[in-house]
Amino acid sequence: MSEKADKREHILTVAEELFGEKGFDGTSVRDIAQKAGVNLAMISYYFGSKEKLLESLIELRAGYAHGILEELNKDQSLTPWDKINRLVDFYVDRVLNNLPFHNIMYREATNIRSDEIRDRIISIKVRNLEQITKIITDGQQKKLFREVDIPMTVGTLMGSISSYTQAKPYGCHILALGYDASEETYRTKLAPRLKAHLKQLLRAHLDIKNEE
Amino acid sequence: MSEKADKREHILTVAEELFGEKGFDGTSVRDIAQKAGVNLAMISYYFGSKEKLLESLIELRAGYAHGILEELNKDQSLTPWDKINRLVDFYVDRVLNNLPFHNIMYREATNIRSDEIRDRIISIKVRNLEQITKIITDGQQKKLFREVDIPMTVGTLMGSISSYTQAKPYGCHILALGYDASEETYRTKLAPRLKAHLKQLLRAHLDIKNEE
DNA sequence: GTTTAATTCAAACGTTTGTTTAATTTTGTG
DNA sequence: CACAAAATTAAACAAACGTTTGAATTAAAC
Repeated sequence: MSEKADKREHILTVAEELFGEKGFDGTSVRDIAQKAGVNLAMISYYFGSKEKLLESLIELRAGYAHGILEELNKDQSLTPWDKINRLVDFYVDRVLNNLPFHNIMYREATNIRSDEIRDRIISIKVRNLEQITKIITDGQQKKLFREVDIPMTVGTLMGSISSYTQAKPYGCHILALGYDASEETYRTKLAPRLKAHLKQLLRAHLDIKNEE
Repeated sequence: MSEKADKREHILTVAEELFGEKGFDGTSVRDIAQKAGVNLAMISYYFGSKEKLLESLIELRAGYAHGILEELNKDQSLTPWDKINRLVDFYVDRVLNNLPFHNIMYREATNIRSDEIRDRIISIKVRNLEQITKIITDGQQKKLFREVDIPMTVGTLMGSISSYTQAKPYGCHILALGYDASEETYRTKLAPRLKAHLKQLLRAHLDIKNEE
């Protein structure tokens, strides 16, 4: 068993939770060390700096979606409509099951210090956009989907999810939950509602019968 | 001329820009004082603390949308479809013309310290949701709109916009702009594209002819 | 078992943080 | 002009920040 890799990953997981909850600048290295149960100096020892810890975290988590989207794309047994529905399920589940990381991506993406990280994030987003573009253009060639602004449509998909993951107190109000609802109950109430809405939305948006 | 009110507001404007750019925790009181050209102590003098400065800023900017939505609602000369299109224009323009403040709302809303501010933000969102609900239910009664999940639809509207305002480097890539594009050019390129997309999207989403 | 390297630790480093102080200047009022 | 209130200032405050140090401990290699 690799003790070192375990401890490194443990620190990253703890940092992810704290960054997601209180933001990068709102989280101190001492917070991370204390919650992870390691000595303060270990963070510099393992990662070099707080900034590089964030880079390591992004490197660890990012880029995971691509493989799944590629598989989805290649699956010949699925119709374009099936793929759209699976896409919705996939993204909603993925964001809700990785809430801290997605909060970091959304909050910290604007003012990323390192050009390297910024370019990495962009290239990941562009790659995912390319996969979704393939799904939609395939549907268009099969005369199922109409002409739409694909990058904007992807923004709608991600933005709709984020608008409720980024504002939990408001979301709790909408879902008729108390403000003190646990993350768990919030996710399980939100997920089916978001999925149903997005499927209905994209159904109407993409359907060639709704061409103007 | 009220010099004091001017200076107070000037500090708030500068703070808004910095909070929007670097986040609340990423902005120091000294940053604000320097950029505003006032003495460091003036911020405590005027606002009491950094936290209360943020509260003052939110109090100043928030709640402005409500009056316009109410007017839009009351306007008898507009069809529900007109109202939806105006709603899109209004929100896109409003967000893009107040980018720093909306960045603050989106980034800082999750971890608002003060319960008072949190409740204030929620009540504003709920009031806006009520106005939009009226527009949509009106369209439904007139047999123009179909049944949709209204809170989720509002989330889609706001989230679609935010997904591009929160990630400018990616947005520049999509819009075929250089990464060094000014805020100005980014806004003017993004606005028509977002508006056209959202109008097309909501058109298909709400149209009763697209009932399943 | 000895030696070398990797890991862990308490302590301290120099800055920066938000806020306060107390003296000074400016402003408004009679 | 005189006087009280308000506004502004430089300086200092303690606390928290990210990072480094150098000694102590553990693990690995021979």
